[in-house]
Amino acid sequence: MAAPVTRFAPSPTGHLHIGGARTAIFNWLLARSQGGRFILRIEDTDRQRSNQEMTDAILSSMKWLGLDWDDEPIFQSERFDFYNEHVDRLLESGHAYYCECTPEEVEAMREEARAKGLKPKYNGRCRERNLPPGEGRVVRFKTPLTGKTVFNDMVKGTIAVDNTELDDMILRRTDGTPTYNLAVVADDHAQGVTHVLRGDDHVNNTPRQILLYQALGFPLPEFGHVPMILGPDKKKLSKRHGARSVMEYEVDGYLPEAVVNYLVRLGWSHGDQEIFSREELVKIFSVSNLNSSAAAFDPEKLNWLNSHYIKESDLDYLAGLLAERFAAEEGVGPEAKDIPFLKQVVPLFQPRAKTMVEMAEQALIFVQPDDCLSYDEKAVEKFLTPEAREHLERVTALLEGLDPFDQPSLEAAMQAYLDEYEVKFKLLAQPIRVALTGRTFSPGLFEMMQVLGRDKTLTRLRKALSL
RNA sequence: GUCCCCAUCGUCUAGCCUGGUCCAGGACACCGGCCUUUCACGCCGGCGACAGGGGUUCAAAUCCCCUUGGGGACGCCA
Repeated sequence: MAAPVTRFAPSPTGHLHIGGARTAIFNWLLARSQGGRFILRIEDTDRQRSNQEMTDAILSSMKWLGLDWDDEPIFQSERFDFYNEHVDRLLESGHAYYCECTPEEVEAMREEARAKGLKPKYNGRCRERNLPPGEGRVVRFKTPLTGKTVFNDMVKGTIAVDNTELDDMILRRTDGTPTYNLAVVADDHAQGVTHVLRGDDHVNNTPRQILLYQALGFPLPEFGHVPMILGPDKKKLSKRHGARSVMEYEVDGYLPEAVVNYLVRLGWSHGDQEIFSREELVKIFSVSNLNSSAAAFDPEKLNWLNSHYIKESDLDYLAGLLAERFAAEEGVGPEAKDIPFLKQVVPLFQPRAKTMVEMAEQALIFVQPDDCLSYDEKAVEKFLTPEAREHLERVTALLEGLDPFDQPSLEAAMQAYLDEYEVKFKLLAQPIRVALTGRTFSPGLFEMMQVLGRDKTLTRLRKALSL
């Protein structure tokens, strides 16, 4: 089999949504898994609703997801002449005709059909009138009146539609611009697209497009329609379901690896496997494992994957991301951009952060100047008791002379203290934690002390004692 | 309304094509336990589904039909 050519063809009327992202991923995977090509086409024929800003946003989301494309993206808005040549060919071959019906008249036809309990359609009034071109006239496709259009969908199997269900769609508007179905067919053919994998919402367009391919004498590509993504409530995904564009997931602290893994697993599977690296996906991806039923988006599972990738990712990567987060933070010390230091901090939070936002929030105490620490009042009241303070005083003194100031010796010193005073560590742990972080939950005490270093550790202990 | 598509634990899914190994497996979430200096992580265990009804068959989650439910489409949007 020849190497496949797939494409992703977003309309730049909004950000890249997770649904679109998943479609893009599948197309990318289909191409990359078979040494094919993956191309991008910006469907901006509707100039009113399209703009460059959105195009840039979509491309940057694609990059963030790690979906690289071949060639420069093409813009449909720059190819009107090309599409119109196709319309002219169809006109010449008798597959299309001019129609002078106004939108109002067509709407009346549809209303009439609806009233009879039929599918609302254009009734073909100008179909046989042989109208010449003229002001206010559109070009319509002469859809066959009989027969069925059948195709074998890569994910759904055989789909058949009676041609009578289709009406004579507009190919060229009164203003001379081409419509979606025509442009898609012209481009997919011209770009050599072999596999059209797209959202479910396009199944109904497929028979129309197949008819156009046939009328134009083009060979048919393979078609595949992936089900839509539903909200957690099984309803159509909408704003009230929270973040929906991949950009939002980026700002919310999700790793692209997690988003890709999650999305790919939504509607596609490989046995019981849940975790897939990009490289592995490229190796094992197959459209035959695509699911044909709609899937609900589950933020909890995304969170699980994200924390998994946070645990797995390497320190340089995470430290870099953390530095970026801190850069937007007020009142942080120079440590906030100190990558080697951050690389010591990150491991403490890898097992406890679900997102990078959480990690930045929890790790903040490491880059805040000692006097900027904010203490949880209730925690101070509850744990910095007179008795605890006595111990803290002595522990502070003990740590002053400790060398080396690392986890093993800190632990040993503490154990010695515990033995001497016959107290349980449980009694001291929370007071120390509150003194060091201002909070009641944090990573392990000794690992934190080691990362903080002697000076900061002592400063914070003393500060807490003075509260 | 008409047409198209879909239907396994709460959710994502395996199994379905090529019926028996499935009184249905995994994962997320949830619950319980263990670990433990807090919060987490981790480990162990538990709860939990073949939408309903008819067929076909010795045998159906798997094949067929109907019903119900859900989604999509029906634009001079894409």
